[in-house]
Parts: sequence; structure tokens; C-alpha cells
Amino acid sequence: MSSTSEGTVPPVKPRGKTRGTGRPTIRDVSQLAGVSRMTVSRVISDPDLVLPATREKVLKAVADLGYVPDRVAGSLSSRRTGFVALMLPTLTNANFAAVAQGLTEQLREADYQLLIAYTEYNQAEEERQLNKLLARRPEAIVMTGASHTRNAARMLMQCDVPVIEIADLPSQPIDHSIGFSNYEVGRTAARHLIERGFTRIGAVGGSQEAAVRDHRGEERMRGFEDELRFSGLATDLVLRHGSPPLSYDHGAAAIAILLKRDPGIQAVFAVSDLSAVGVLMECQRRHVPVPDKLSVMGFGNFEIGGEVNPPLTTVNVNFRALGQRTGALILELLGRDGDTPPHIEDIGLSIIERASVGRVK
Amino acid sequence: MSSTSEGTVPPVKPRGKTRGTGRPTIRDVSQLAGVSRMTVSRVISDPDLVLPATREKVLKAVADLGYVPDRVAGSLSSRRTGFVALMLPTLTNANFAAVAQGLTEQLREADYQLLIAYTEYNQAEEERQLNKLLARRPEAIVMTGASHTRNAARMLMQCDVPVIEIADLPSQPIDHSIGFSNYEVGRTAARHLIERGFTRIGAVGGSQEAAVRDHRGEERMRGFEDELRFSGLATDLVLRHGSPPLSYDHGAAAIAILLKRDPGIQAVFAVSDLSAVGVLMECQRRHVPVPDKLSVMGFGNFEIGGEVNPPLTTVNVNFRALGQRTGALILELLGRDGDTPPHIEDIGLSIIERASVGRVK
DNA sequence: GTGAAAGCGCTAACAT
DNA sequence: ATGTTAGCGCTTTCAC
Repeated sequence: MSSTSEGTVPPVKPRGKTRGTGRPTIRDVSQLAGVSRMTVSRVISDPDLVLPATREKVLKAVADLGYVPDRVAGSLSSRRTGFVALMLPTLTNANFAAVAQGLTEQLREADYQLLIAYTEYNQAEEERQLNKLLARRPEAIVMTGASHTRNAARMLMQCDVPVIEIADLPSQPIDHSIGFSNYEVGRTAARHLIERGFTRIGAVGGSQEAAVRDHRGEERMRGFEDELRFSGLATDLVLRHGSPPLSYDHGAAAIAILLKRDPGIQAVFAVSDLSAVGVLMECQRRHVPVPDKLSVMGFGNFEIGGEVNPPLTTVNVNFRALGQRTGALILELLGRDGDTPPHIEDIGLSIIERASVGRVK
Repeated sequence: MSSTSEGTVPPVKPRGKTRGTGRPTIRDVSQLAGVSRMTVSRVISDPDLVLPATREKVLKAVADLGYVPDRVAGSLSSRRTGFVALMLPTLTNANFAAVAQGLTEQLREADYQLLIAYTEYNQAEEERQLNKLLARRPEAIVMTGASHTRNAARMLMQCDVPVIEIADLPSQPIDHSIGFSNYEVGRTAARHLIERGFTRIGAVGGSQEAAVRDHRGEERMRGFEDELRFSGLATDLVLRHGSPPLSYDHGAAAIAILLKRDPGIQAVFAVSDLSAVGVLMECQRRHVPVPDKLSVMGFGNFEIGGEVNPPLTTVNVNFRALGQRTGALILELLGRDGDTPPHIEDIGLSIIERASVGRVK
């Protein structure tokens, strides 16, 4: 690690804008190796096209110069950037991060690179970010969510690359879509609680009056409330409170409100596991036994839900697999020439039953 | 949303590779507006350089055509890509996501865009990703961590853009650095527990034999162990177990081992809050009262740590601020011409005292 | 305030 | 298997 005692000085990074030296270009490599620039280009992109002997000469020149190909120039010339754009509401949510992870896993092999933008759940910001993404000429665009500004939707329609809307099955897909129905998540959760005999059932989600809104979460709440209504149950314990991103403290505050509104509440669904864990923690503090007194259910199958006491029953969607499927679809789409009909896929959902939900005896 | 009854068909996204139509270029705009391409370029990049009347004409043509400037071409020509590269171990860690968030907040205004790569705590992967990042000609490079392969270090030395190593103060910084000492985190945590009178103190971290290693976490363990030793305490309860990324289940499994090794253990430090929360949950299940029987301390000030019962004492580093400071430094560096001396900054750390740590009476 | 010419570093297409 | 030519869409530079 440290320099030898021979008086060798540790290497020092050249600093500032040393224009004039600049980085080596493909031309420098070609001159050093005594071949044409095209040969160098071939060695980089498809080595088999070149005689082993020539290849070695070139590779040596590349190594000696520390040449790193310029994909900016390459992209312009070949009209292939190798970028896939990904629009996310936020990075600080394990499930969205898992989507990015899954996508990357698929795309890495094929040498595509993710260009991530995030909106903080703000549609105007989404439009602004989309513009910047489009300027980078991605070869495919992945949008999380199906709700866009008028302008953003137009831009997505007009751009000549595949668009994939994920994590929400849009009623009017722009192009391709892989996801699940958040509305069904809500209904499924409600059905699960109703089947277990509960009649005083509540839910906690975000306020629809908040400046920041989570359309997916609102859909889950709507599905939940509808299912209660269809089953002839009251919906007065469906609470919309606070603004996204909803986390632990949201659940803690919300359950306090509901317990006050009706101390006899039997079960509650939270739009997110994080919020549900908040409910659980608040119940611990108030010595409200879960599930004996109150059953709690969440959404998203976040890791923490499986670790708390009691572990949390949750509606599960495999977000990592969602990212992987999306990546696979992109590879397929970009492999094909010409026309491909829209691919619409529901990856479904499941309930993970754990101990936080009981049953009426 | 739906089409009118006038027989208007809903717009349909043109699919496949409709080469021939293609996107509008600056030339299309210039022709439609009846000006030169340079004038269009000026309207895009610095509108004040152009007469209001001309500007309006151009803007109208831009809107009519749905023109989106091509930054690939722009980057090649101007030799400014507007990219800042960010290398992260993983996206699925709230603190690293917070770094990205903080960075973005700063860079957004100045129209820089993050290019994120992640390594899954794997140095060979880091080198591969670094190559791909460099090919995109970022104007600055942010590396998380200070431990690189020989090749990666060389590439970072040779590239002619600022390099900032963050989240770990390197002993041999390549260029700039903003971070904190993970070793000091460990020592600080140990001191905190020792000051409270504990003598049978343990720690849980990752195995150094694992294929995947977290050098930052290992530093924290080293600092912790050293401090115990300096204070004349035994280190037989310092447990290195499992491979990163360490999460809840790691803590749960590790504390089980330590409780077996010495049921009299009084306090434990976990390299990460997630692991510490796992310890807490396992203690709940085993009815080991925290902090009365066992004190627990973590690192990272993850949100969940403040929500569990009892809330977790932790060593806090403001990662979001770290990202912001890094963004500010980059803006400063890129604003300057020529030479800038290395900027080395310790953002420090603090202890957040909560109820999970008690005191010997 | 606006335009014309040249060229960024690479690759597609064709030629040998 | 390798080389030559032309040009990707923009911005720099300099002229008017």
C-alpha cells in the first residue's frame, strides 16, 4: 500500500482542468498499435472480428494508454445509448429499490445501464425529470405508476422507444405494462379480515388533501373501503391522514386516532407495512394486545414486518421479480425489430399470513 | 380522458422502430422557425442571447414539433455531459439511498444528473462498474468507501475529473473526501457503554471470512474491540458472524449465540441499527428485558430504531447531509477553473441516547 | 443578435 | 480481416 523506501513518491492525481493533455482517444490507440481506428473499434465491441495477433497489439495499446472508450461519442454514432430510464417516486423505499435491483440484474448482462430519476411523489417533478431523461436518448423507459401529467403522457406517447408502466396496472396503458392492481390489494385485504369474522374494521392511509399524494396507496384504500361497503360493513373507521411517504410514525399516530374514535375496533389495515409496524409499536406501548384485542395487516411485505412481535400479516407483491420481469421484457423488446404488440402482465399478489391477525371466536 | 363521440380515435403510440420518421432534430426546428441552428441552440441553452421575437418563433417550433434536445450530441460537442457518477454498495440501504437523495437535491438546480452504479459490496464488481461509468464521461465521481481494487484506484487517479470518496475517511485519499471514521464509531460506542459501568460487553458484526465483506462495518468492529482492549476488558463477546448486507435476522441470530456464550452479558453493540433491532426483537421473544438485563446499541440512526420498544440508542451520522455536502463540493469544484487542493472533511458523529441502554447501578 | 464552418469521438456502410 | 469515407446532432468559434 505505502510507497517503497527507494524514494518513490506516491502517485499524485493530476488536478484541475488539464486541457491539452486530455484523455486518449481511439485515434491515439490506433496510432500506437499501427492499425486503423475501425480495427480498434472492432476490438472493443466485437473482438472476434479481428485477427488474434492484431487484437493483442490493440489490447496492449489500450492498456498502455489507459484508454477508456467514449460512449458519448459511440452512442451518437451508433444511435444506441445503452441507457434504460427508470422513473421512481423515491429511492428511500425498499420496494422501489428492489425494483431497481431486479431491473439491473437483468440488464447488466446485456450491457444496458439504468438511468434513475425520482419524483418524490410529485407529478410536476415527474414531468421535469422525464424531459431530462428523454434528452439522454434512453432505449426504453420504465415508469413507476400510471398517473402522469398531460404533458408527460404526451411525451411518452410520442417518443419512439418502448414505455413500460410498472407497479400499477393502468386503465389506459401508454404501451406495455407489468404490475398489479392496488385496488385489488385493498379488496383482498378487506376480504381476508371479513372472512375472519371481524365487523369493526378500520384502515389507515394518506390524506387526499395533502400536497404530496400517493395514487397507488389511495387505490388500495379505495379497494378496501369498497369491499367493506359491498359486505355491508361500516366505513367510518377508514382513516385518511397525513401525507406520503407514510412511515412508522404515520401508523402510530393513526391508530391512536382510531382507538379513540372506537375503542372496540377489531382489525385494521395499513396501506404500507411501515405504517402497520407503527400501529404494532403503538399497540405495544398502549398495552393493546395484538392480535387478541386488535388484528393488524399491512402491505408490501417489508423485511421488518417479519421481524416484529407478533410478525405482521401482509399483502405481498414481489417487487424484485417485478423488476426482473421488466428487465426481461425490455431485452426482448430491444432484441426484436419492428412491431411488438403491447405486453400487459399482472404479476398478482398473495397474502402472507403471520400472527398479527387473529379471528373472532 | 376518453375520446369524444365525434369519431376521434384515441391516440396510439407508434410502435417498433419507425426509422425514417425519427425524432425532430435541431435542424427541423431551425427550418420550421426560419432561423439558423445556432439560434435554436441559443434559445435552448441561454435564451437571453436571442431577441424576444426570434425566441418566441423558435419556442413555438419547439413546441409544435415536440422537440427534445439531444444531450448525447450536445455532450460530445460541448465536452460537458452533466453527469455525476455515484458508486454505492447497494441501493437497498436507507442510509446510502439518503446519500443519493442529498446529492440529487444539490445537483438538480445546476442541471447535473446522477449516474448511479452499485456493487453489492463486491470490489471486482466495483471495478467493472467504474469502467462503465467512466465511459459515460462524468464530470465528477463519487465513490462510497475508500477500499478499491488496484486497477480501480489507478483508473480513479488517472481520470481527469474530481473524485470524492465519501462515508469513510480514507488513509490515502485519491483526491477529495467527505466522511467520518468508522473506527471512531466503534470506539465511541464502546466508550459509551464502558462509561455506564458495563464490563461484560459484546458486539455483533459480519464475518471476515465471508465472500462479501463490508469494510466499513469491519472498521467499526475493530474500533469497538480496540477500545474494549484499551480499557482492559475482555473481547470474547465480540462476535463476527454472517455476511453482509447485515439485517434484522443477523442480530437475532447473533444475540442468541452471545446469550448462550455468556448469559451474563450486559451490553451489546451491533454494527448496524438493523442488526440491533433484530437483537431487540429476539430479546422480546426470549423475555430478556432491555435495558434492565441487556443494553443494546446500534449504528446508523435508521428510522425503525426510533420506533421500536424500547427505542434504540445509536451512533448517528447524517448521511443526507453527507450527500448534500458532497453535492455542494462538486458544484464548487466544477465552478472553479484549474487547480483545487484536495478537500478532506470529517462530518463527525454523535450518539443519540434512547432507552435501550441502561447503566450499572 | 445572428449565421457559417468546423469538428467533438466514434461507428455504419461500403470497399478492398 | 482491415481500411476508407461519411456523418451522427449538437456546440465552439469566429465572422458579420
